[in-house]
Amino acid sequence: MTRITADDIARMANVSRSTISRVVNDYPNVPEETRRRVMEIIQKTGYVPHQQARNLAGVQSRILLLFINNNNDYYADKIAGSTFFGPLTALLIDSANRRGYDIIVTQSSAPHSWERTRHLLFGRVASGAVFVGVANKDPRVRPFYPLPTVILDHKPMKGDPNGPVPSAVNFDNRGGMEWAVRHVLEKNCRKIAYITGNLGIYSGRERLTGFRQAMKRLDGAPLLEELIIQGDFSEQSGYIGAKALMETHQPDAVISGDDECAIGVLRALEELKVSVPGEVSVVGFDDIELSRYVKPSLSTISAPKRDIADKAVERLVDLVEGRQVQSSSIVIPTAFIPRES
Amino acid sequence: MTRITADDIARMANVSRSTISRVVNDYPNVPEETRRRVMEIIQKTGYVPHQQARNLAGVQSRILLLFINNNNDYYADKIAGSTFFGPLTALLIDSANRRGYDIIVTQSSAPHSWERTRHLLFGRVASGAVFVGVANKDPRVRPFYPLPTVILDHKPMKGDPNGPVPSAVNFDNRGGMEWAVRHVLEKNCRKIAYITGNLGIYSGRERLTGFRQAMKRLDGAPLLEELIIQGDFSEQSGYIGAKALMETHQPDAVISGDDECAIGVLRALEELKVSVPGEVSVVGFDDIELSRYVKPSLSTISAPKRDIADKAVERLVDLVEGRQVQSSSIVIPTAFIPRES
DNA sequence: CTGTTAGCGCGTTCAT
DNA sequence: ATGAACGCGCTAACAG
Repeated sequence: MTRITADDIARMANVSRSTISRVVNDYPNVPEETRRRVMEIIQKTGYVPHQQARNLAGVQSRILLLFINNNNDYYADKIAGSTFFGPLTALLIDSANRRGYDIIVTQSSAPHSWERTRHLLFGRVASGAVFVGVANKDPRVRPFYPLPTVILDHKPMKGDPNGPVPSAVNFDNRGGMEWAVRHVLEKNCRKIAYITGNLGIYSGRERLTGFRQAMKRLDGAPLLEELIIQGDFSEQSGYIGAKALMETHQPDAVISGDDECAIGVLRALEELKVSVPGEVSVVGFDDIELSRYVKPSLSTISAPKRDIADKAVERLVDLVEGRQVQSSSIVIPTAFIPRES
Repeated sequence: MTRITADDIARMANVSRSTISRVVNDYPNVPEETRRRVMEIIQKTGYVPHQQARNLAGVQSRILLLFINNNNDYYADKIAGSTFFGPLTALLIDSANRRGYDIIVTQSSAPHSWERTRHLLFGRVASGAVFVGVANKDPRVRPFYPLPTVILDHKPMKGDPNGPVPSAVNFDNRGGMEWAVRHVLEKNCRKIAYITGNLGIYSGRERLTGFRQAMKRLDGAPLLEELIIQGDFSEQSGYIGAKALMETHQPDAVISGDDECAIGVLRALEELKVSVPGEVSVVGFDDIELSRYVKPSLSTISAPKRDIADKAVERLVDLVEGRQVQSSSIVIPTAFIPRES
C-alpha cells in the first residue's frame, strides 16, 4: 500500500502540487471551482498530508509532551490510578486537544525516560512540555528550559518567562490553608493539629507553610509545633497520624495536607469513636471525588484540577506559538468547601 | 536559536554528513577513532537528530496512538479518574515505553477527535493504534483497519490478522463468570441474582452470557431470569439493583458485572442490615484496588490490567514491525479472588 | 491565479 | 572507509 501523495492528487486534478498545498492550507488565492474539484478528489481518495513532511517544511508539530515524574517506588498503574494524577492527566490531554494539540504521555518510571524526552523535545517531535512532579532545579530538566516548558507544582523561578525560564503553575496552597485554619477557628477549635503532606513535594511544603502563616496571622489559637505531624499525602499516613495525635495531645481539629490523608484521619477517629465534627473537626485539601461520599463528608479546600490543567496548557501553547507572556508564575485560586466534617 | 544539524557536526569533525549518519545509526564501517571523535562532538553539542526528518527518510516513528472512546456524557476527568480506565491508560503507556514506543492519548470527547485520529494515523505521525471503548463495526474505526490496529474489549473479527482485520484483546469474561457462579454454588446459594454491567459494552454482554452459561452448565441452582437486573457498571446501579432485589426476591447471592457495582450492592445490604456473606454472598468482577478495602472485603474475579495492557501493546508492536501474527483474538485469563463477601 | 524551484534534515545508494 | 548525490513529501518564495 504505497502512500498517496500530493503529487498524485495534483495529477488527478490537472494542477500542480503547489495548488494542492494551497487548497489544503486554505490559501485565499485559489478559484472556487478549482478548490472544489481538488477537495473532491481529496475526499474520494482519503488523502491526508504527510505530517512529518509538513513539519520538516516548517509547520509546527502541534504535539506536546507530558512528563510525569513518578518516584520509582510507584507502580505505573498507581499513578493514573491516583485520585489526583489520573484525572489531572486526562484533563491536560483534554485541554490540549481542545486547542488542537496532541499529547504524548511519558512517565519517569519507564526505561530511558529522560533520554527519550530529549529525543522527543530536541528531536522536534514535541514542541513543548509540561513536567509534573519534578524539581525545577533537577539537572535533568534544566536542559529543556530554552524550549517551551511548564512545570506543575513547583516553585516558580525568577527570570524572563519568554526566555529560558519555565513557567510554574500552582494552586494557591497558602491561601487555601488559610481558609482551612479560618474554618476551624470559627468552630472554636483551640488545639489545632496538622498532618503534613509529603514535604519532598512543593505543595506539601507550601501547605505546611500556609498553615503556619495562617495560624500566626489569624492568631485565634496557639501554633503548637508538637501538633504538627509529618505525613505523606497517603490515607495511611492520616490514619497513623490521627491515632498518634489522639493518644498524645487530643486536638480538637485536624487539618491534613490532602483529602486522602484526611480520609485516613476520619477512619482513625471512627475507630476511636471520636465524633466528627463534634469532638474533632477535620479538613482536607484537594476536594477529590471521594471526599463527598465519605461519612461524615469531608470539608476541604478545592484545588480545581480542570483550572490548573487548562492554565498549564494555555501557557504552554502561548509559549509554543511564540506569544509574549507576562509572568513565569501562574497561581490557581482555591476555595473552601464546607461539608459535615 | 537555530537548530544544530548533522551538517554542523560534520563540519566540526571534518568528515561528511554521511559519516555522521553512520555513527548515529551504528554502522559497522566506521573507524573507531572517527566514531569516538564524532560521538564526543555530539555529546558536547547536545545534538539530537531531527526525528521528523529521519522519519521522512524512512525510519519508523515509534509513536502509537491510544484512542479512548468515552461516551459524551462522561467528563474528561471521569475517564482517567475511572478505577478501570485510568490505570489501564497508565499501563498501556508503560508497556509501550518499555518497548521503546511513545503514546499519544486522545479521547473521543475532544473536538474533532476522529478527524485528528485520521491525521495522526494516515498522516504517519503514529504508526498504529489501540482503540478502547469503540465497537469494531463502527464506521469511524473501520478505515483504520488496514493499519496496525488493536481493539480492547470488543468482539474479535474473523479474518487474517495480518491483513485489514484488527486484533481484539479481551479478558476471559465468560470464564471469569464461571468462577463466580461456582463460588456461590459452593456456598450453597440457591437464589442467585445478577446485576449486569452496561450491555452496550462488549464485556458487559459477555459477562452476562457467561453468567447464564455457567448457571446452566454447573446446574447447581435454577437460572431465574427475574433475578437478572440491568445495571451499568456503576456503584449507583448496584445500590439500586440490590435494594430492588432484596425487596422483591431476596436472593442469597448477588453477582455483579463489576466491582463498582458490587460495592454499591454492599452499601445497600449494609443499609438493609443484611449480613454479608451470612445471608447474601456478593461477588464482583475486575479486582479493583478498592475491593480489598471495603467492608466486608469483596470477593471478585481478577481482570489483570497489566496483562491486558501488555498483550495489547505487544500485539500492536508486532503488527507495526511487520511480524506475522497468528490469531486476531487474544484472551487474557481471569481468576477468582476469594475474600470475605 | 498558477507552476517552477529551492530547501527542510536525514538515510541511503553509488562511486571513489 | 568515505563523500557526493538523490529522494522522502511538503511549504513557501519567486516568477510568470
